[in-house]
Amino acid sequence: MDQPPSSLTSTQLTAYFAFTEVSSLLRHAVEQQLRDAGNLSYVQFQLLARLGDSPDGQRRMTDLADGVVYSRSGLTYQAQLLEQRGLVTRAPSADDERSVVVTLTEAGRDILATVFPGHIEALHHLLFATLSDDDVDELARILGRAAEHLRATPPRSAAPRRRKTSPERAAP
Amino acid sequence: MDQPPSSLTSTQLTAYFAFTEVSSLLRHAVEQQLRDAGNLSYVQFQLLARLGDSPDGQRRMTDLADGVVYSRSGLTYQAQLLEQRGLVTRAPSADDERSVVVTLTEAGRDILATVFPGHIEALHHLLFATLSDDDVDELARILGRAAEHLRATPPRSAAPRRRKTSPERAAP
DNA sequence: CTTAGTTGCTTCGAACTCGAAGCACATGAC
DNA sequence: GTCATGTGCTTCGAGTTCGAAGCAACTAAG
Repeated sequence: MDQPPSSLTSTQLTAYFAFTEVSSLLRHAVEQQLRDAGNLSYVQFQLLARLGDSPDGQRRMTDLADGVVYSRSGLTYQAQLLEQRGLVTRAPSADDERSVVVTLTEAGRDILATVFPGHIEALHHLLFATLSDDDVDELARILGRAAEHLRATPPRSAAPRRRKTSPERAAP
Repeated sequence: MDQPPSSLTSTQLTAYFAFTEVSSLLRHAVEQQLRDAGNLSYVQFQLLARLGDSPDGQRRMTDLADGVVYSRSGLTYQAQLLEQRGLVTRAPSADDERSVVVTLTEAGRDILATVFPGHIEALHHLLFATLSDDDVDELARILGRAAEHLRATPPRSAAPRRRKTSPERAAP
């Protein structure tokens, strides 16, 4: 293996701190814009956006939760709120009675359409304004790789729920 | 100014999504490590780390809050928890009776020392394992610039607390 | 078919977070 | 000095978050 990494290089530290700082500040700013523009929390926006991304505007709860890195119970709560506001509907899946399929409503699409331009603009102002095209390329490349790695890396030593039968199974 | 940015390039979108995903996943993973290693939340660790960074192990509440992009009231709460655990002390500042100076205790330093190696290692595994030195350089450079920009950019149209002396209200 | 184990979601309780309001000290104008 | 205002922090209430436990439906094994 590599040498035991008991410390980080100065550049790595810089990168890490910058990352966390950008993450926090960007999130705060975006959150405020979403609140102002459509009275949506960041999570709610992410959920709606993810639904809007789907060709039929539908997703299962679990897929939504995984997509936004969110707890199941937290998603249940937010889905209730969105349903109360009429932005989504929830119904058991036909295939699997356990599953709940969340569907974007017209009102949901409207809100999304209302909020999106401001969201884009905020991103421009806050993040991309100071970055060159090359920078963005680099970011996309580097973070894309990191994301892929993180997705593949089990959260910790123990997986939350494991198959027990077959020794190995290809990802569904 | 520029043309109104009503959309993002495909690469920008990729970069943004990758960024948010890395941010979420990394944070979750790190949070778990900190919880396991020292029963610390991410915020608590950040606060202790920030105190540890200070030459005398002291910081004012407000500076701490700003440093970690956190609400004042939230910081009061966390500082209480840390104080109860004996990891920090709080005392009014001599200079300014309003200020509260938070000081890292020996126990606080111990916890930091306990948790740090695992934290570093987690970062290696999760983030830096797949990145080349050049990648890290690029990240540090790009995100450093972005962070600087974000720090300088007012959160949104309104500043939290405005001077009132000047007759004109600042532009909304 | 029956049983056991798995998976999808919700409920519940506890913990955390924020903003608004409040309190106390500080600072400047007069 | 007094008064008005700004600043640092805490308290309070409401809303949000999570994990554990619980329920219902699917699936595999016998």
